[in-house]
Amino acid sequence: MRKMEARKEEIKKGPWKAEEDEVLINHVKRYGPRDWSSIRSKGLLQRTGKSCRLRWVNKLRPNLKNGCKFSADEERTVIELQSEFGNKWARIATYLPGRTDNDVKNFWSSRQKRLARILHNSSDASSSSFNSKSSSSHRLKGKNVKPIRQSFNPSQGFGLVEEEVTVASSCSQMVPNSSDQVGDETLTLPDMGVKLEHQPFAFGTDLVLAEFSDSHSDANQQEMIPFSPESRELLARLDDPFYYDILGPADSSEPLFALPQPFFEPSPVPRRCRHVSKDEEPDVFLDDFPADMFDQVDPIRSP
DNA sequence: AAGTCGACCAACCGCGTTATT
DNA sequence: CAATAACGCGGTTGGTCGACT
Repeated sequence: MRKMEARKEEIKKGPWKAEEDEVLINHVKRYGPRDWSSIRSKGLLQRTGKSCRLRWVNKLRPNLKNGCKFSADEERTVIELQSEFGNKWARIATYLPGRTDNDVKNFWSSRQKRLARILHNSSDASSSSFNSKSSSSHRLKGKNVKPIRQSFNPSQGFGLVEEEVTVASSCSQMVPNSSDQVGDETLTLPDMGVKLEHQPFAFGTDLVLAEFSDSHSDANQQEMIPFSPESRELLARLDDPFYYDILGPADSSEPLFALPQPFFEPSPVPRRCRHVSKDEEPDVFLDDFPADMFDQVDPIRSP
């Protein structure tokens, strides 16, 4: 028992030091990126093989874009691929030179949070009477953010429920002839009495989707949504769980759109280019909201 | 100047898959 | 063929930094 505890203590965790990195790099130089467990068994490092591998893959591997903000193109690519593959970050990362699955994952979740916050703020402004609990008294505070769910109440339209938010990302400018691909099918909200979480879609801007449960399904829902017919149709299409079945099988080897090819030999990039000014790297994710996307939302008033 | 908040990122954990014995 | 080890992936957590008040 004591022996086991001692062994446990031997395992180092936490941030890596430069010396450890050096040892790891030397090991990879000598044996290649494998046999991670042997690093510890040889006494080179007090790290688990798992930890070593992760360090190599995420930080030490050559040609990583460490610290570089995602470009608009990369963002679009992630959106596209996420819609096609779902949360298969490792797979998505293969299409993004110099990006790791962790990068993509972090980028995506950060994005989702941002959207959730925007939605939350907007909804707070517009639905204070519907759910006063989630307005001023419920500020989003860093890690204690309580995600929200937009639920649909047939009599009141969208309202806030303190649960999860299903946020979708989209890129309208990236949908090549989406109407062609979908044909004339106009999927309306009443068609979808389904849970929408984990139903990815990709159409340019970020659209916030209400998560409908079976219990909320209602034939009159469509009339209740305060979006323009155009936005409503877009939402409906995006929400449809079989939308991509219409376009093609999700696991089809044929990409839905002209996606970049997987990239296995990333080109060299500057090592650290964090904190890019907003002028250089504009946030693209809001640019293409349908004009009325937040029409039902009162503008946020400055204090 | 200090405090708060949001964004970002590194690293860990759990679990599933694959390879080896 | 089963058991075990190694590896890989996705989800989550916690720390740090910069912007803002």
